[in-house]
Amino acid sequence: MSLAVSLLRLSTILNAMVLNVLVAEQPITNADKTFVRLRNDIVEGVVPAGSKLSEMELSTKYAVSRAVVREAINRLESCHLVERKANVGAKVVALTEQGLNELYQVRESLEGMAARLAATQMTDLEIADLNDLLSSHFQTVKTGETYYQEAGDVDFHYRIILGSKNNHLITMLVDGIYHLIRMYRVQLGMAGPRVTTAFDEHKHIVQAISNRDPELAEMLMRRHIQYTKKNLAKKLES
Amino acid sequence: MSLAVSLLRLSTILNAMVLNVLVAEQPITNADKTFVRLRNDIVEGVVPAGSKLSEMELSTKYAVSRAVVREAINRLESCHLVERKANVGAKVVALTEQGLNELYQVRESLEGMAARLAATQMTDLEIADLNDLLSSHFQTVKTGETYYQEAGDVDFHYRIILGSKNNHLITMLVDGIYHLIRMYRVQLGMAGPRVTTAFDEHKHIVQAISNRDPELAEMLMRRHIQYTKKNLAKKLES
DNA sequence: CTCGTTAATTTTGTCGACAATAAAGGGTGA
DNA sequence: TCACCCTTTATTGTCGACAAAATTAACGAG
Repeated sequence: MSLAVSLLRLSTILNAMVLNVLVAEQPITNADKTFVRLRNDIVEGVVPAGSKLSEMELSTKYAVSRAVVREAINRLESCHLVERKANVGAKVVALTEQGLNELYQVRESLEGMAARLAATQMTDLEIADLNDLLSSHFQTVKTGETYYQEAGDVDFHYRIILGSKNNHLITMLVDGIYHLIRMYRVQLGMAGPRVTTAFDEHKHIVQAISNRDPELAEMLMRRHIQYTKKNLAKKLES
Repeated sequence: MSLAVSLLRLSTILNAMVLNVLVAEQPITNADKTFVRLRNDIVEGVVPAGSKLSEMELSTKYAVSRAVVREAINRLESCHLVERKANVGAKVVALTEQGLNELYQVRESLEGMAARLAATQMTDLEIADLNDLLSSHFQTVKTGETYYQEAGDVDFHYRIILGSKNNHLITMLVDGIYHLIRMYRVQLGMAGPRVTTAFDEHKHIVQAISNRDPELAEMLMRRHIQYTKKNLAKKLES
Protein backbone atom coordinates (compact mmCIF):
# COMPACT_ATOMS: atom_id res chain seq x y z
CA MET A 1 0.00 0.00 0.00
CA SER A 2 2.72 2.47 0.90
CA LEU A 3 4.32 1.66 -2.42
CA ALA A 4 1.12 2.43 -4.28
CA VAL A 5 0.67 5.68 -2.39
CA SER A 6 4.24 6.77 -3.01
CA LEU A 7 3.83 5.95 -6.67
CA LEU A 8 0.72 8.06 -6.85
CA ARG A 9 2.54 10.92 -5.13
CA LEU A 10 5.43 10.56 -7.50
CA SER A 11 2.98 10.65 -10.35
CA THR A 12 1.46 13.87 -9.09
CA ILE A 13 4.83 15.47 -8.54
CA LEU A 14 6.09 14.47 -11.97
CA ASN A 15 2.95 15.77 -13.55
CA ALA A 16 3.31 19.13 -11.85
CA MET A 17 6.92 19.30 -12.98
CA VAL A 18 6.02 18.50 -16.56
CA LEU A 19 3.38 21.19 -16.59
CA ASN A 20 5.76 23.70 -15.07
CA VAL A 21 8.42 23.00 -17.63
CA LEU A 22 5.87 23.56 -20.37
CA VAL A 23 4.01 26.52 -18.99
CA ALA A 24 6.44 28.45 -16.83
CA GLU A 25 9.93 29.09 -18.03
CA GLN A 26 11.73 30.89 -15.25
CA PRO A 27 11.14 34.59 -15.91
CA ILE A 28 7.48 35.57 -15.82
CA THR A 29 6.59 39.00 -17.12
CA ASN A 30 3.49 41.01 -16.34
CA ALA A 31 2.24 40.23 -19.82
CA ASP A 32 2.48 36.52 -19.00
CA LYS A 33 0.52 36.89 -15.79
CA THR A 34 -2.12 39.06 -17.41
CA PHE A 35 -2.42 36.60 -20.27
CA VAL A 36 -2.97 33.67 -17.91
CA ARG A 37 -5.43 35.54 -15.70
CA LEU A 38 -7.45 36.81 -18.62
CA ARG A 39 -7.41 33.40 -20.25
CA ASN A 40 -8.76 31.80 -17.11
CA ASP A 41 -11.46 34.43 -16.81
CA ILE A 42 -12.53 33.73 -20.37
CA VAL A 43 -12.45 29.95 -20.03
CA GLU A 44 -14.37 30.08 -16.75
CA GLY A 45 -16.92 32.45 -18.23
CA VAL A 46 -16.11 35.33 -15.85
CA VAL A 47 -15.69 37.29 -19.05
CA PRO A 48 -18.74 36.11 -20.99
CA ALA A 49 -18.44 34.45 -24.38
CA GLY A 50 -19.11 36.88 -27.20
CA SER A 51 -18.43 39.97 -25.10
CA LYS A 52 -16.15 42.78 -26.18
CA LEU A 53 -12.74 43.24 -24.58
CA SER A 54 -11.96 46.87 -23.82
CA GLU A 55 -8.23 47.47 -23.50
CA MET A 56 -8.66 50.43 -21.18
CA GLU A 57 -11.13 48.61 -18.99
CA LEU A 58 -8.89 45.58 -18.64
CA SER A 59 -5.83 47.69 -17.96
CA THR A 60 -7.53 49.27 -14.95
CA LYS A 61 -9.01 45.95 -13.84
CA TYR A 62 -5.65 44.17 -13.83
CA ALA A 63 -3.66 47.26 -12.87
CA VAL A 64 -1.28 47.14 -15.81
CA SER A 65 -0.69 49.35 -18.81
CA ARG A 66 -2.58 49.02 -22.06
CA ALA A 67 0.53 47.68 -23.76
CA VAL A 68 0.60 44.51 -21.66
CA VAL A 69 -3.15 44.06 -22.11
CA ARG A 70 -2.65 44.31 -25.85
CA GLU A 71 0.07 41.68 -25.75
CA ALA A 72 -2.17 39.41 -23.68
CA ILE A 73 -5.02 39.86 -26.14
CA ASN A 74 -2.71 39.11 -29.05
CA ARG A 75 -1.72 35.84 -27.44
CA LEU A 76 -5.33 35.00 -26.74
CA GLU A 77 -6.00 35.46 -30.43
CA SER A 78 -3.38 32.80 -31.16
CA CYS A 79 -5.32 30.43 -28.90
CA HIS A 80 -8.50 31.13 -30.87
CA LEU A 81 -10.11 32.43 -27.69
CA VAL A 82 -10.68 35.95 -28.99
CA GLU A 83 -11.12 37.50 -32.42
CA ARG A 84 -9.60 40.84 -33.32
CA LYS A 85 -10.52 43.34 -35.98
CA ALA A 86 -8.18 46.19 -36.81
CA ASN A 87 -9.28 49.56 -35.40
CA VAL A 88 -12.32 47.92 -33.83
CA GLY A 89 -11.17 45.67 -31.03
CA ALA A 90 -11.27 42.15 -29.70
CA LYS A 91 -14.26 39.99 -28.83
CA VAL A 92 -14.40 36.74 -26.91
CA VAL A 93 -15.36 33.94 -29.25
CA ALA A 94 -18.95 32.72 -29.19
CA LEU A 95 -19.78 29.11 -28.37
CA THR A 96 -21.68 27.80 -31.38
CA GLU A 97 -22.60 24.40 -32.70
CA GLN A 98 -20.58 24.92 -35.86
CA GLY A 99 -17.59 26.05 -33.83
CA LEU A 100 -17.84 22.94 -31.68
CA ASN A 101 -18.04 20.70 -34.73
CA GLU A 102 -15.03 22.29 -36.39
CA LEU A 103 -13.03 22.28 -33.18
CA TYR A 104 -13.70 18.63 -32.50
CA GLN A 105 -12.94 17.58 -36.05
CA VAL A 106 -9.50 19.07 -35.58
CA ARG A 107 -9.14 17.73 -32.07
CA GLU A 108 -10.03 14.21 -33.15
CA SER A 109 -7.41 14.26 -35.86
CA LEU A 110 -4.65 15.78 -33.76
CA GLU A 111 -5.20 13.79 -30.59
CA GLY A 112 -5.69 10.65 -32.61
CA MET A 113 -2.27 11.27 -34.05
CA ALA A 114 -0.92 11.98 -30.56
CA ALA A 115 -2.19 8.62 -29.31
CA ARG A 116 -0.71 6.85 -32.31
CA LEU A 117 2.68 8.48 -31.80
CA ALA A 118 2.54 7.96 -28.04
CA ALA A 119 2.14 4.21 -28.58
CA THR A 120 5.59 4.14 -30.15
CA GLN A 121 7.33 7.11 -28.56
CA MET A 122 6.49 6.93 -24.86
CA THR A 123 9.08 5.29 -22.65
CA ASP A 124 8.15 2.30 -20.51
CA LEU A 125 8.53 4.54 -17.48
CA GLU A 126 6.09 7.09 -18.85
CA ILE A 127 3.59 4.36 -19.65
CA ALA A 128 3.90 2.97 -16.13
CA ASP A 129 3.32 6.45 -14.82
CA LEU A 130 0.26 6.78 -17.03
CA ASN A 131 -1.10 3.55 -15.57
CA ASP A 132 -0.56 4.97 -12.09
CA LEU A 133 -2.51 8.06 -13.02
CA LEU A 134 -5.32 5.84 -14.22
CA SER A 135 -5.31 3.96 -10.91
CA SER A 136 -5.54 7.20 -9.00
CA HIS A 137 -8.51 8.20 -11.14
CA PHE A 138 -10.10 4.85 -10.43
CA GLN A 139 -9.84 5.60 -6.72
CA THR A 140 -11.51 8.94 -7.27
CA VAL A 141 -14.31 7.57 -9.42
CA LYS A 142 -14.95 4.71 -6.99
CA THR A 143 -15.38 7.04 -4.04
CA GLY A 144 -17.83 9.09 -6.07
CA GLU A 145 -15.79 12.29 -6.17
CA THR A 146 -16.60 13.53 -9.64
CA TYR A 147 -15.49 17.06 -8.86
CA TYR A 148 -11.92 16.62 -9.92
CA GLN A 149 -12.75 14.47 -12.90
CA GLU A 150 -12.41 17.35 -15.33
CA ALA A 151 -8.90 18.18 -14.16
CA GLY A 152 -8.06 14.49 -14.12
CA ASP A 153 -9.26 14.09 -17.68
CA VAL A 154 -7.19 17.04 -18.80
CA ASP A 155 -4.20 15.48 -17.04
CA PHE A 156 -4.74 12.19 -18.85
CA HIS A 157 -4.91 13.78 -22.26
CA TYR A 158 -1.89 15.97 -21.48
CA ARG A 159 0.22 12.92 -20.75
CA ILE A 160 -0.59 11.33 -24.07
CA ILE A 161 -0.07 14.55 -25.97
CA LEU A 162 3.33 15.02 -24.35
CA GLY A 163 4.04 11.34 -25.02
CA SER A 164 3.84 11.97 -28.76
CA LYS A 165 7.19 13.77 -28.45
CA ASN A 166 6.19 15.95 -31.38
CA ASN A 167 6.81 19.55 -30.33
CA HIS A 168 4.65 21.03 -33.06
CA LEU A 169 1.76 18.83 -32.11
CA ILE A 170 2.25 19.54 -28.42
CA THR A 171 2.30 23.29 -28.96
CA MET A 172 -0.74 23.24 -31.21
CA LEU A 173 -2.78 21.27 -28.72
CA VAL A 174 -1.57 22.62 -25.37
CA ASP A 175 -1.01 26.26 -26.31
CA GLY A 176 -3.40 26.25 -29.22
CA ILE A 177 -6.80 24.70 -28.87
CA TYR A 178 -6.91 23.05 -25.46
CA HIS A 179 -8.13 26.10 -23.59
CA LEU A 180 -10.91 26.52 -26.11
CA ILE A 181 -11.87 22.90 -25.53
CA ARG A 182 -11.87 23.56 -21.80
CA MET A 183 -14.00 26.64 -22.39
CA TYR A 184 -16.70 24.57 -24.06
CA ARG A 185 -16.50 21.96 -21.33
CA VAL A 186 -16.60 24.35 -18.42
CA GLN A 187 -19.29 26.65 -19.74
CA LEU A 188 -21.55 23.84 -20.93
CA GLY A 189 -21.19 22.26 -17.49
CA MET A 190 -19.35 18.98 -17.67
CA ALA A 191 -20.42 16.40 -15.14
CA GLY A 192 -22.88 13.59 -14.97
CA PRO A 193 -22.97 9.98 -16.12
CA ARG A 194 -20.19 10.15 -18.67
CA VAL A 195 -17.35 10.32 -16.17
CA THR A 196 -17.39 6.58 -15.45
CA THR A 197 -17.74 5.46 -19.06
CA ALA A 198 -14.98 7.90 -19.97
CA PHE A 199 -12.80 6.16 -17.42
CA ASP A 200 -13.26 2.85 -19.21
CA GLU A 201 -12.35 4.47 -22.49
CA HIS A 202 -9.22 5.90 -20.91
CA LYS A 203 -8.33 2.45 -19.63
CA HIS A 204 -8.60 0.88 -23.07
CA ILE A 205 -6.50 3.61 -24.62
CA VAL A 206 -3.77 3.06 -22.07
CA GLN A 207 -3.92 -0.66 -22.73
CA ALA A 208 -3.44 -0.09 -26.44
CA ILE A 209 -0.46 2.17 -25.73
CA SER A 210 0.96 -0.37 -23.30
CA ASN A 211 0.68 -2.99 -26.02
CA ARG A 212 2.49 -0.63 -28.41
CA ASP A 213 -0.45 -0.77 -30.80
CA PRO A 214 -0.51 2.61 -32.62
CA GLU A 215 -3.49 1.98 -34.90
CA LEU A 216 -5.72 0.79 -32.08
CA ALA A 217 -4.62 3.62 -29.81
CA GLU A 218 -5.51 6.17 -32.48
CA MET A 219 -8.88 4.60 -33.19
CA LEU A 220 -9.83 4.37 -29.52
CA MET A 221 -8.75 7.96 -28.92
CA ARG A 222 -10.78 9.17 -31.89
CA ARG A 223 -13.86 7.37 -30.66
CA HIS A 224 -13.35 8.64 -27.15
CA ILE A 225 -13.27 12.18 -28.48
CA GLN A 226 -16.30 11.55 -30.70
CA TYR A 227 -18.29 10.42 -27.66
CA THR A 228 -17.18 13.49 -25.74
CA LYS A 229 -18.27 15.69 -28.60
CA LYS A 230 -21.72 14.12 -28.84
CA ASN A 231 -22.12 14.66 -25.14
CA LEU A 232 -21.16 18.30 -25.47
CA ALA A 233 -23.37 18.83 -28.50
CA LYS A 234 -26.37 17.64 -26.48
CA LYS A 235 -25.71 20.22 -23.79
CA LEU A 236 -25.23 22.96 -26.36
CA GLU A 237 -28.72 22.41 -27.76
CA SER A 238 -30.32 23.17 -24.43
CA MET B 1 -9.41 28.45 -77.08
CA SER B 2 -10.79 31.80 -75.97
CA LEU B 3 -13.05 29.92 -73.59
CA ALA B 4 -10.13 28.08 -72.07
CA VAL B 5 -8.16 31.28 -71.70
CA SER B 6 -11.05 33.11 -70.11
CA LEU B 7 -11.55 30.23 -67.71
CA LEU B 8 -7.93 30.34 -66.73
CA ARG B 9 -8.13 34.08 -66.19
CA LEU B 10 -11.27 33.64 -64.12
CA SER B 11 -9.46 31.06 -62.10
CA THR B 12 -6.56 33.40 -61.43
CA ILE B 13 -8.85 36.25 -60.51
CA LEU B 14 -10.93 34.10 -58.17
CA ASN B 15 -7.81 32.80 -56.55
CA ALA B 16 -6.49 36.28 -55.91
CA MET B 17 -9.85 37.26 -54.43
CA VAL B 18 -9.90 34.26 -52.15
CA LEU B 19 -6.43 35.06 -50.88
CA ASN B 20 -7.32 38.69 -50.35
CA VAL B 21 -10.42 37.81 -48.36
CA LEU B 22 -8.29 35.62 -46.14
CA VAL B 23 -5.23 37.77 -45.76
CA ALA B 24 -6.35 41.34 -46.06
CA GLU B 25 -9.48 42.54 -44.32
CA GLN B 26 -9.94 46.15 -45.32
CA PRO B 27 -8.01 48.13 -42.70
CA ILE B 28 -4.32 47.37 -42.73
CA THR B 29 -2.27 48.70 -39.86
CA ASN B 30 1.47 49.28 -39.79
CA ALA B 31 1.80 46.23 -37.57
CA ASP B 32 0.14 44.17 -40.30
CA LYS B 33 2.49 45.44 -42.97
CA THR B 34 5.55 44.98 -40.80
CA PHE B 35 4.42 41.48 -39.91
CA VAL B 36 4.02 40.50 -43.56
CA ARG B 37 7.31 42.08 -44.61
CA LEU B 38 9.26 40.48 -41.81
CA ARG B 39 7.57 37.14 -42.42
CA ASN B 40 8.55 37.23 -46.07
CA ASP B 41 12.12 38.16 -45.18
CA ILE B 42 12.29 35.19 -42.84
CA VAL B 43 10.71 32.73 -45.25
CA GLU B 44 12.94 33.89 -48.10
CA GLY B 45 16.03 33.69 -45.91
CA VAL B 46 16.82 37.41 -46.09
CA VAL B 47 16.80 37.17 -42.33
CA PRO B 48 18.79 33.96 -41.84
CA ALA B 49 17.37 30.97 -39.99
CA GLY B 50 18.57 30.85 -36.40
CA SER B 51 19.55 34.51 -36.26
CA LYS B 52 18.52 36.84 -33.49
CA LEU B 53 15.86 39.48 -34.05
CA SER B 54 16.78 42.82 -32.50
CA GLU B 55 13.71 44.97 -31.91
CA MET B 56 15.63 48.22 -32.15
CA GLU B 57 17.41 47.14 -35.30
CA LEU B 58 14.19 46.10 -37.01
CA SER B 59 12.38 49.26 -35.95
CA THR B 60 15.01 51.39 -37.72
CA LYS B 61 15.11 49.04 -40.71
CA TYR B 62 11.34 49.18 -41.28
CA ALA B 63 10.95 52.76 -40.01
CA VAL B 64 8.36 51.98 -37.37
CA SER B 65 8.32 52.10 -33.60
CA ARG B 66 9.45 49.24 -31.40
CA ALA B 67 5.87 48.56 -30.34
CA VAL B 68 4.93 47.73 -33.91
CA VAL B 69 7.94 45.45 -34.27
CA ARG B 70 7.04 43.72 -31.03
CA GLU B 71 3.52 43.00 -32.23
CA ALA B 72 4.89 41.66 -35.51
CA ILE B 73 7.29 39.39 -33.63
CA ASN B 74 4.50 38.16 -31.39
CA ARG B 75 2.47 37.17 -34.42
CA LEU B 76 5.48 35.46 -35.96
CA GLU B 77 5.75 33.42 -32.80
CA SER B 78 2.19 32.20 -33.35
CA CYS B 79 3.27 30.98 -36.79
CA HIS B 80 6.15 29.06 -35.23
CA LEU B 81 8.58 31.12 -37.31
CA VAL B 82 10.37 32.63 -34.32
CA GLU B 83 10.93 31.61 -30.72
CA ARG B 84 10.83 34.12 -27.90
CA LYS B 85 12.34 34.00 -24.45
CA ALA B 86 11.31 36.53 -21.83
CA ASN B 87 13.89 39.25 -21.21
CA VAL B 88 16.14 37.74 -23.83
CA GLY B 89 14.56 38.20 -27.23
CA ALA B 90 13.37 36.40 -30.31
CA LYS B 91 15.27 34.12 -32.66
CA VAL B 92 14.32 32.85 -36.08
CA VAL B 93 13.72 29.12 -35.90
CA ALA B 94 16.43 26.80 -37.15
CA LEU B 95 15.78 24.35 -39.97
CA THR B 96 16.54 20.92 -38.55
CA GLU B 97 15.77 17.37 -39.56
CA GLN B 98 13.73 16.78 -36.41
CA GLY B 99 11.79 19.96 -37.00
CA LEU B 100 11.04 18.89 -40.55
CA ASN B 101 9.85 15.48 -39.39
CA GLU B 102 7.57 16.91 -36.71
CA LEU B 103 6.22 19.56 -39.05
CA TYR B 104 5.40 17.09 -41.77
CA GLN B 105 3.79 14.63 -39.40
CA VAL B 106 1.38 17.39 -38.44
CA ARG B 107 0.99 18.59 -41.99
CA GLU B 108 0.18 15.11 -43.27
CA SER B 109 -2.53 14.68 -40.69
CA LEU B 110 -4.10 18.10 -41.13
CA GLU B 111 -3.98 18.28 -44.89
CA GLY B 112 -5.13 14.70 -45.13
CA MET B 113 -8.16 15.74 -43.14
CA ALA B 114 -8.58 18.78 -45.37
CA ALA B 115 -8.66 16.59 -48.47
CA ARG B 116 -11.15 14.24 -46.84
CA LEU B 117 -13.45 17.11 -45.87
CA ALA B 118 -13.00 18.82 -49.23
CA ALA B 119 -14.29 15.70 -50.98
CA THR B 120 -17.65 16.18 -49.29
CA GLN B 121 -17.74 19.92 -48.63
CA MET B 122 -16.54 21.55 -51.83
CA THR B 123 -19.23 22.75 -54.22
CA ASP B 124 -19.34 21.49 -57.79
CA LEU B 125 -18.32 24.95 -58.90
CA GLU B 126 -15.28 24.94 -56.65
CA ILE B 127 -14.26 21.53 -57.92
CA ALA B 128 -14.64 22.70 -61.51
CA ASP B 129 -12.47 25.67 -60.66
CA LEU B 130 -9.90 23.36 -59.12
CA ASN B 131 -9.81 21.36 -62.34
CA ASP B 132 -9.22 24.57 -64.25
CA LEU B 133 -6.31 25.41 -62.01
CA LEU B 134 -4.88 21.98 -62.71
CA SER B 135 -5.21 22.55 -66.46
CA SER B 136 -3.40 25.83 -66.19
CA HIS B 137 -0.61 24.06 -64.28
CA PHE B 138 -0.47 21.47 -67.01
CA GLN B 139 0.11 24.22 -69.53
CA THR B 140 2.93 25.59 -67.40
CA VAL B 141 4.56 22.22 -66.86
CA LYS B 142 4.30 21.30 -70.54
CA THR B 143 6.06 24.46 -71.66
CA GLY B 144 8.83 23.76 -69.19
CA GLU B 145 8.31 26.81 -67.01
CA THR B 146 9.02 25.39 -63.62
CA TYR B 147 9.60 28.80 -62.06
CA TYR B 148 6.05 29.34 -60.95
CA GLN B 149 5.50 25.76 -59.90
CA GLU B 150 6.11 26.51 -56.24
CA ALA B 151 3.46 29.22 -56.20
CA GLY B 152 1.16 26.98 -58.21
CA ASP B 153 1.58 24.17 -55.74
CA VAL B 154 0.80 26.47 -52.84
CA ASP B 155 -2.28 27.62 -54.75
CA PHE B 156 -3.42 24.05 -55.24
CA HIS B 157 -3.09 23.14 -51.60
CA TYR B 158 -4.79 26.38 -50.56
CA ARG B 159 -7.84 25.53 -52.61
CA ILE B 160 -8.25 22.18 -50.94
CA ILE B 161 -7.63 23.58 -47.49
CA LEU B 162 -10.27 26.24 -48.06
CA GLY B 163 -12.53 23.57 -49.51
CA SER B 164 -12.62 21.78 -46.17
CA LYS B 165 -14.85 24.62 -44.94
CA ASN B 166 -13.45 24.08 -41.45
CA ASN B 167 -12.34 27.48 -40.16
CA HIS B 168 -10.18 26.07 -37.40
CA LEU B 169 -8.37 23.85 -39.83
CA ILE B 170 -7.99 26.67 -42.33
CA THR B 171 -6.56 29.05 -39.75
CA MET B 172 -4.16 26.46 -38.38
CA LEU B 173 -2.79 25.65 -41.80
CA VAL B 174 -2.86 29.01 -43.58
CA ASP B 175 -1.98 31.30 -40.68
CA GLY B 176 -0.25 28.62 -38.64
CA ILE B 177 2.22 26.33 -40.29
CA TYR B 178 2.11 27.05 -43.98
CA HIS B 179 4.73 29.77 -43.95
CA LEU B 180 7.06 27.48 -42.06
CA ILE B 181 6.50 24.84 -44.72
CA ARG B 182 7.28 27.43 -47.36
CA MET B 183 10.41 28.40 -45.42
CA TYR B 184 11.74 24.86 -45.63
CA ARG B 185 10.85 24.64 -49.30
CA VAL B 186 12.34 27.96 -50.31
CA GLN B 187 15.53 27.72 -48.30
CA LEU B 188 16.22 24.13 -49.26
CA GLY B 189 15.72 25.12 -52.87
CA MET B 190 12.67 23.44 -54.37
CA ALA B 191 12.89 22.66 -58.04
CA GLY B 192 13.96 19.76 -60.16
CA PRO B 193 12.41 16.51 -61.27
CA ARG B 194 9.64 16.28 -58.70
CA VAL B 195 7.50 19.01 -60.24
CA THR B 196 6.09 16.76 -62.94
CA THR B 197 5.43 13.76 -60.74
CA ALA B 198 3.82 16.13 -58.21
CA PHE B 199 1.52 17.26 -60.98
CA ASP B 200 0.28 13.70 -61.48
CA GLU B 201 -0.31 13.35 -57.77
CA HIS B 202 -2.31 16.56 -57.80
CA LYS B 203 -4.36 15.23 -60.68
CA HIS B 204 -5.25 12.04 -58.84
CA ILE B 205 -6.22 13.95 -55.72
CA VAL B 206 -8.54 16.16 -57.73
CA GLN B 207 -10.05 13.08 -59.35
CA ALA B 208 -10.77 11.58 -55.95
CA ILE B 209 -12.40 14.81 -54.82
CA SER B 210 -14.40 15.01 -58.06
CA ASN B 211 -15.62 11.46 -57.39
CA ARG B 212 -16.58 12.52 -53.85
CA ASP B 213 -14.33 9.84 -52.41
CA PRO B 214 -13.14 11.17 -49.01
CA GLU B 215 -11.03 8.18 -47.93
CA LEU B 216 -9.12 8.01 -51.22
CA ALA B 217 -8.63 11.77 -51.25
CA GLU B 218 -7.13 11.67 -47.77
CA MET B 219 -4.86 8.75 -48.56
CA LEU B 220 -3.59 10.30 -51.80
CA MET B 221 -2.98 13.62 -50.09
CA ARG B 222 -1.08 11.94 -47.26
CA ARG B 223 1.12 10.09 -49.72
CA HIS B 224 1.67 13.20 -51.76
CA ILE B 225 2.90 14.97 -48.65
CA GLN B 226 5.06 12.01 -47.65
CA TYR B 227 6.79 12.12 -51.02
CA THR B 228 7.33 15.84 -50.67
CA LYS B 229 8.83 15.32 -47.24
CA LYS B 230 11.23 12.64 -48.43
CA ASN B 231 12.33 14.97 -51.17
CA LEU B 232 12.94 17.78 -48.69
CA ALA B 233 14.73 15.49 -46.24
CA LYS B 234 17.21 14.54 -48.97
CA LYS B 235 18.07 18.19 -49.58
CA LEU B 236 18.42 18.86 -45.88
CA GLU B 237 21.13 16.23 -45.56
CA SER B 238 23.35 18.01 -48.03
C1' DC C 1 46.73 32.76 -17.36
C1' DT C 2 42.18 31.41 -15.65
C1' DC C 3 38.27 31.92 -13.00
C1' DG C 4 34.89 34.51 -10.40
C1' DT C 5 32.94 38.98 -9.23
C1' DT C 6 31.42 43.40 -10.20
C1' DA C 7 30.51 47.46 -13.13
C1' DA C 8 29.02 49.16 -17.67
C1' DT C 9 26.28 48.56 -21.60
C1' DT C 10 22.88 46.79 -24.33
C1' DT C 11 18.25 44.88 -24.90
C1' DT C 12 13.79 43.90 -23.48
C1' DG C 13 9.58 45.09 -20.59
C1' DT C 14 6.46 48.68 -19.24
C1' DC C 15 4.31 52.99 -19.19
C1' DG C 16 1.70 57.35 -20.38
C1' DA C 17 0.67 60.59 -24.14
C1' DC C 18 -0.63 61.66 -28.81
C1' DA C 19 -2.64 60.47 -33.52
C1' DA C 20 -5.86 58.01 -36.37
C1' DT C 21 -9.82 55.48 -36.94
C1' DA C 22 -14.49 53.86 -35.94
C1' DA C 23 -18.78 54.28 -33.26
C1' DA C 24 -22.41 57.26 -31.21
C1' DG C 25 -25.20 61.21 -31.11
C1' DG C 26 -27.48 65.30 -32.95
C1' DG C 27 -29.27 67.92 -36.49
C1' DT C 28 -31.32 69.02 -41.04
C1' DG C 29 -34.11 68.15 -44.97
C1' DA C 30 -37.43 65.62 -47.32
C1' DT D 1 -41.11 59.70 -39.35
C1' DC D 2 -37.16 58.28 -41.79
C1' DA D 3 -32.84 58.80 -44.05
C1' DC D 4 -28.59 61.08 -44.57
C1' DC D 5 -24.72 63.91 -43.13
C1' DC D 6 -21.89 66.08 -39.89
C1' DT D 7 -20.02 66.61 -35.25
C1' DT D 8 -18.69 64.65 -31.11
C1' DT D 9 -17.03 60.98 -28.42
C1' DA D 10 -14.71 56.83 -27.37
C1' DT D 11 -11.47 53.22 -28.67
C1' DT D 12 -7.62 51.51 -30.95
C1' DG D 13 -2.91 52.26 -33.22
C1' DT D 14 1.54 54.33 -32.69
C1' DC D 15 5.25 56.55 -30.58
C1' DG D 16 9.22 57.93 -27.48
C1' DA D 17 10.96 57.65 -22.75
C1' DC D 18 11.91 55.25 -18.57
C1' DA D 19 12.60 50.86 -15.66
C1' DA D 20 14.24 46.23 -15.25
C1' DA D 21 16.70 42.47 -16.74
C1' DA D 22 20.40 40.14 -19.18
C1' DT D 23 24.62 40.33 -21.68
C1' DT D 24 29.15 41.97 -22.09
C1' DA D 25 33.39 44.11 -20.39
C1' DA D 26 36.51 45.21 -17.00
C1' DC D 27 38.78 44.10 -12.95
C1' DG D 28 41.15 41.66 -9.40
C1' DA D 29 42.26 37.37 -6.82
C1' DG D 30 44.21 32.99 -6.95
